[in-house]
Parts: sequence; structure tokens; C-alpha cells
Amino acid sequence: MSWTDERIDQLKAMWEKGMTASQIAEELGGVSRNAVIGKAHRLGLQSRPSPVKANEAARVKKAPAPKRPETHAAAAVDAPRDAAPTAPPAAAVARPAPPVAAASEVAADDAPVAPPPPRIVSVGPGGFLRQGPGDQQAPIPPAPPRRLVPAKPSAEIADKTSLLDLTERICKWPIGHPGEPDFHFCGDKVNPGFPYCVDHCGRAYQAQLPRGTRRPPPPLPFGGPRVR
DNA sequence: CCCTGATTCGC
DNA sequence: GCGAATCAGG
Repeated sequence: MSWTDERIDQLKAMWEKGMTASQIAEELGGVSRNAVIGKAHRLGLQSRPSPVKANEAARVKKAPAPKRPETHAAAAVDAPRDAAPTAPPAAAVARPAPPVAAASEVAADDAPVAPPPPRIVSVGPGGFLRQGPGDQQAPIPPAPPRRLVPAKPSAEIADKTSLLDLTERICKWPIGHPGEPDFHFCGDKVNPGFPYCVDHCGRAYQAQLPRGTRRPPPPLPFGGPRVR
């Protein structure tokens, strides 16, 4: 891939939006995290809290990297986009919004919290409240849950690896069938270089048996029903 | 381990 | 100009 004007614009936008180089690289596709960083710097986009840069003082002290021999081998081969289609940019889902516990229940027992006495001036069509110019609505009614409860998403879906959880190093072996409510992916760490974990690599890649040999279980992902 | 960004330097 | 390799902090 090359840096077209369009891609550069995207890079700029995302970079300035605060996305990490990895996220940007993933979004753009066809480029590595390093490529993104390199390009960003070349473009002059710069700074942004670097974990390794925080301090300016303590420098010039480390032994500089002495050697860098390396066969410029192409290690950049795009990993198989197997079951990891870049789903419609779930951009806004970059970081899952921490599900705030239902405030109503949480603050149930002790509630010295004075509910806002809304000064309703009048009610307009559709039930919208009309307010006078001076009724700018107080800053914020900071939802004041006294205790925050973990708020599990759902006992069902918890711990299931969904399509959106898949990354380069997560086993993409499907569990169940697409469409089923509990369909998910293995989610283990992959066998480096493969799209599956070691276990599932064993299932996915089987030695070719001599002709005529009867082999009982060939069912593979999506193969037949009830393979687990 | 995983993640970050910064830098280097052969291509 | 590009980006893999490497470094280094969290």
C-alpha cells in the first residue's frame, strides 16, 4: 500500500483524534503500526504523550543501539483476513464505554441527593420543556452513584470472544454457528504465524493421509453441525 | 506478557 | 520517502 492523499488525510485525522498508531494502522489496513508512526513523524504530526519520552533530562546516557544487521525480509505479509473482516468501522467503539451501573438501583438505600427541581416554564409541543433565557439548566446533575457496581454486560455473553475482539493474535476458530446467539470465537492466543491457537491448528491442519485410508472425522469449521 | 511512541538507517 | 527493527517506558 502507498500513502495516497486520502490515506494521509485519514492518518492525520485519526492521529489528531488521539487514536493509537495501532488502531490507525488497523483501520487503514495494509500498513503496520510502525509505518503509521513513521509517516506521522515525517508529516510533522508530532508529539503526543510517548511512554518513553516523558522525560527530556535523563538522556544521553544509554548505550546507543550498536548494531542493526537485518535481512530486510518481508515480514510484513498481510495476515489472512480470515474471519476478521474490518467490520464497518465501529470507530466509536474504540474503547467500550464503561457501562455505568444503573444509578437508580445503586443509590437506592441512601439518597440524600436532592433531585433537581426543574423550573418548568411551559411545555411545548411534543412535551419539550420551554425554558426562559435565564434557566440555562444547572451545570450538570452529576449522577452520584455512591457505589459503583461492576455491571456485567450479561452472564451469557461475558467472556465470549466476539468478532470485534479478534485481532492478529487471537484464535479465530469459530465456536458454534454464525447467527446463533452464542456464536463466538475460540479467543485463545494463536499459534504464532497461524490464525488459530495450537489446539485448533491441530484441527485445521491435518496431515494428508494416503489414498484410500478411511478417516472418520474431517468436519472443519462451518463443516457440519455440532462440531465442538 | 501486552501495550505505547521514538529512532535508526538500509532500501 | 518508507518502514522493519530496535529501543524503552507503562
